[in-house]
Amino acid sequence: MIKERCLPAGLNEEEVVRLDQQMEHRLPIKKGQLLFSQGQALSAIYAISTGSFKTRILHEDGRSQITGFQLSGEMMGLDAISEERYACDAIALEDSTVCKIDYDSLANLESEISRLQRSFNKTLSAEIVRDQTIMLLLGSMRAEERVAAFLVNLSQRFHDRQQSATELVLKMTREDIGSYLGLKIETVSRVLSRFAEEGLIAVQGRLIVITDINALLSLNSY
Amino acid sequence: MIKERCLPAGLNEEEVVRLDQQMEHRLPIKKGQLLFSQGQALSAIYAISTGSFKTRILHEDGRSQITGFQLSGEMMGLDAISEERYACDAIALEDSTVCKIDYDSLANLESEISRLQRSFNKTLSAEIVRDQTIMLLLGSMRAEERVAAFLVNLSQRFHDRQQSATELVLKMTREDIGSYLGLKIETVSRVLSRFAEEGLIAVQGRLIVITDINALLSLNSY
DNA sequence: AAATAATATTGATCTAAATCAATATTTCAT
DNA sequence: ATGAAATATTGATTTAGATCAATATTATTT
Repeated sequence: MIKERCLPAGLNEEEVVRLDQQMEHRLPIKKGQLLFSQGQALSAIYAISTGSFKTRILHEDGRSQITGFQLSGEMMGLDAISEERYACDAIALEDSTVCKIDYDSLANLESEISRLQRSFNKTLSAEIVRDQTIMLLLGSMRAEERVAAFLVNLSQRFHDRQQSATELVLKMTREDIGSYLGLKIETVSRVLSRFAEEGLIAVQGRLIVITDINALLSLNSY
Repeated sequence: MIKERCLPAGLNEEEVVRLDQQMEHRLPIKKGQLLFSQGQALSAIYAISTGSFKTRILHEDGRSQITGFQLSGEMMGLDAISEERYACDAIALEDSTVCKIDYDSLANLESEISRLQRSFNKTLSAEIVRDQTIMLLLGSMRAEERVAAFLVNLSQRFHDRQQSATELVLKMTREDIGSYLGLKIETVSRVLSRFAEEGLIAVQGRLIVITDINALLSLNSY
């Protein structure tokens, strides 16, 4: 029977039984083994029965960032719901066993889950993926890369909203940007000035004009 | 009518209409105004119609960390689902308007959402809260605070699993810990040695014995 | 059990970003 | 419009943590 902590409370007996039938129990995973890997199509969510795992994001340039350590009872693969592919690698830290919860059966269980709910799941999952990307940024990028990543990301999101992707009117202060990027305000200012000197952008207070997006892109890959 | 990007795709016309009835549209929020604040009971999820926001986590010691900037069409408050209270402050960066989506109506819409699904939502949301806590750690803590936070957190989670909260048998390498905490392996090692010197812990390779949990706690508040 | 590889510790030095400090610019309130 | 407050830039200096380097310890394989 499913262990109590495999899914949070809130289920009645019948639901537990039904859910239990969707699961493969005590699937053994050897130390060092990859449970799922970044980019792989979503097939299941996992709950750890025994043992422990690490989750890791790999960056194109080879850098990697540990995004979490998971212990027994905790779930892995939630970040895959958004794009229907895993956003990280999960690697066993010791010989472990997991419950494998088939995602489609879970999501369509008794047809109770509407498409609305499913889309809500995806929104939640996308937020997890986004946060993990920022963890990668905070954990392993240098100041210039962080600021470049910030500008590129904002440019993309402005573009998605039919706003100019090159003339960014920032609504946030340098202080906010610094706090977001894990940098001090002076460093943000200096990096922006340096980018301006090098002709990548033009800075007029909160208006930033991107003049060489490729140079910014080459500074990161976010 | 609800704007297309207020919720991700995947809804049919009827669902959009139903959802639309659960929402307060174009609620105006003045620049600098707090839409919701950390600790407040969850009442609604918000989607930005126009304008932009920042989300911020406040630490007990007064430090704060920007965890994101949200633009039109993006959602805020997802992190509140887990504990039914908002995990961050949301502050308007300019005069903005939001769609307010009543959480209870959303979650109970036509009784389609089972308690199972609701509990799944909470799991997803808890992951968001956890990631944001790590963002705070990576963005604003010094090496000693990070390592202390790591040990305290692990101790708590071991305790939750009926394992010793003081004798931690680490399954991860120093390299993993370093990557997780945004530190180099040498720094992790040095901080552990320093803690040992000061009598907070005893280190024997991957066995770490916590001898002064209060001192570790006072180094952070995670 | 010995050999090899992987991990971890410790020291010396360097450097990116923080801090301290002064001034400039923008924004807001009257 | 004017003054005050908030925000931003730039320079000089310091410092926490990175890097470089050597050795020690622990795991893994033969």
